[in-house]
Amino acid sequence: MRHFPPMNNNSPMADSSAAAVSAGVPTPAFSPLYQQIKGLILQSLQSGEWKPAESIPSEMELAARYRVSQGTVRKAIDELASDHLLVRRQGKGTFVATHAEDHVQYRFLKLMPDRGDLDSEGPAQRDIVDCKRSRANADIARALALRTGDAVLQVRRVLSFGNTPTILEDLWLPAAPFKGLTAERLADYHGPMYALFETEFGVRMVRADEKIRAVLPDATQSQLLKVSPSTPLLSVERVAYTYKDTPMELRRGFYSTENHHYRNALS
Amino acid sequence: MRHFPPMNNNSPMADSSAAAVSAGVPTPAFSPLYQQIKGLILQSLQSGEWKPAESIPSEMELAARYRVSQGTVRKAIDELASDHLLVRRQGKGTFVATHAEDHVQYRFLKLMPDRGDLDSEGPAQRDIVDCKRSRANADIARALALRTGDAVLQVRRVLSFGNTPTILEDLWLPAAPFKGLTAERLADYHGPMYALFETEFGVRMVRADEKIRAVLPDATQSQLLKVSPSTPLLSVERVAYTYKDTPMELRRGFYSTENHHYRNALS
DNA sequence: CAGTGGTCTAGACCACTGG
DNA sequence: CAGTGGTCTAGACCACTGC
Repeated sequence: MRHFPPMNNNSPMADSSAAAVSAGVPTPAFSPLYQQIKGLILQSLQSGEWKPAESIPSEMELAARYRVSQGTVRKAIDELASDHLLVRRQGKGTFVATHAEDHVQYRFLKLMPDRGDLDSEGPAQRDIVDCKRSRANADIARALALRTGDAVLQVRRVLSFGNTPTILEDLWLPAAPFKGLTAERLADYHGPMYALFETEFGVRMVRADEKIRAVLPDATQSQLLKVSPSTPLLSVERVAYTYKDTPMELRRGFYSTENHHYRNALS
Repeated sequence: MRHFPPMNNNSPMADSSAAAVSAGVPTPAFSPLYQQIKGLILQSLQSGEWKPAESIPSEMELAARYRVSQGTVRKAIDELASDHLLVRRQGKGTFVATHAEDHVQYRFLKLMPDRGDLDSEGPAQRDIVDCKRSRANADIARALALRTGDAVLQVRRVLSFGNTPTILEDLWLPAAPFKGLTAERLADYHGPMYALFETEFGVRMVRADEKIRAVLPDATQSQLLKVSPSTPLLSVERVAYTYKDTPMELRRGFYSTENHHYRNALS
């Protein structure tokens, strides 16, 4: 079970004494031990050895498993926790992060009511407008790292808060990992879509990039959101990634900002 | 120079043996040593003991000064660095972060060209349209933690990239800290405004909150940005804060998203 | 009470920078 | 080469959770 450092001279412990300058080549890149441990933990997350919401082994156990000190696995876990891949809970353990938790329900949704917060508007109402198989055009394919013409699932839905339709979203998903996803399945599920992806398809969204623009709705869009065609909307194009930076979803959202705004913290 | 922990029983070192349960009151709140050190460093930053772009004392020196181990000040500095208040540079030292650096010029500006990056469009052109003294109305006063009627500076400017006007901004600044700021001063300065605030007024912007909406421009706005009145714009309302969460600027920006988008990373 | 994560220390060695 | 931040270890003790 002992891991070995890549191609550089930074192995720890007993073997750290003599190994230094071996080949004459310039040492390629320095990768500290805790980064390697981080990689190993990441692999276990990816492979499903530890599932969302489950606890992972204690720091002591992991230290023994990887033959490093507790401090080293601690630093690895620290980084994974600040990436929101793990969640530490003092006295209880370290857990695999999940989208299926009340207090982080809307982690990727930055829309906020102008007064109060999303919870104060009651549970979001999610209406599936459409869900069909189709083929990726050039744009979709590029975003999802597929080839043009590859099978994708296309979903359209409307999110309403307090009975006011607020978000219209078009989603594209690679068909393969989401085999079996149907309109019924989606309509029957009341909760965050990313939570369903985790439990039903083992796909965990880890990070996302959004590009935001101001646009005018087309006829269909203004109808679905019940706004006039001259009401500008926020266009939010999101690519969401699983582990290893694999794109797994393209989402084009249209947000009504009559009573809401997109909130962003800069630091 | 020795600091003492707040009202709780967590002093380190020699005195950590017997101090535990003293008064019968429930221990108020636990504040680890490194957090206290962080607070002390923050104070020195605030007071101007170490100025932007300068280096702060080495970890060893700080450890001696605060009578704690190097590891403890390290953890304090780590947090300040991840808050972007300090910048660590291996082999050189730890420096006070600044907005006047090439590679972080646009740290708070999330607008990106649809192709390429901001640098590829050449230097931003900043045109001051207006700069005048006025009085805060209720909205402005609330945002800046002032009283209605307090003196404020009001600035209007246009940012152009590659000769295309792209951003129209209205700024409100509390008059007191920015005494002496004039249209000329602004027009003569070519560089990030927050850099000027640092060097000329000792005001360092540390974080900001933005609220984004889609809006239609009024006549003046469409004229200044050279877009038609039916072209939707991104409305970006920012409150920027110095140390201690003191609001120091309210900024209302109108971004043309014809060839640019607001980029945001979710994680 | 045992087990978990959280803090703190002390000391060794490594990688990087600049004179 | 000395000085800086960066890594790693080992061990002690603290705070929190749940049985």
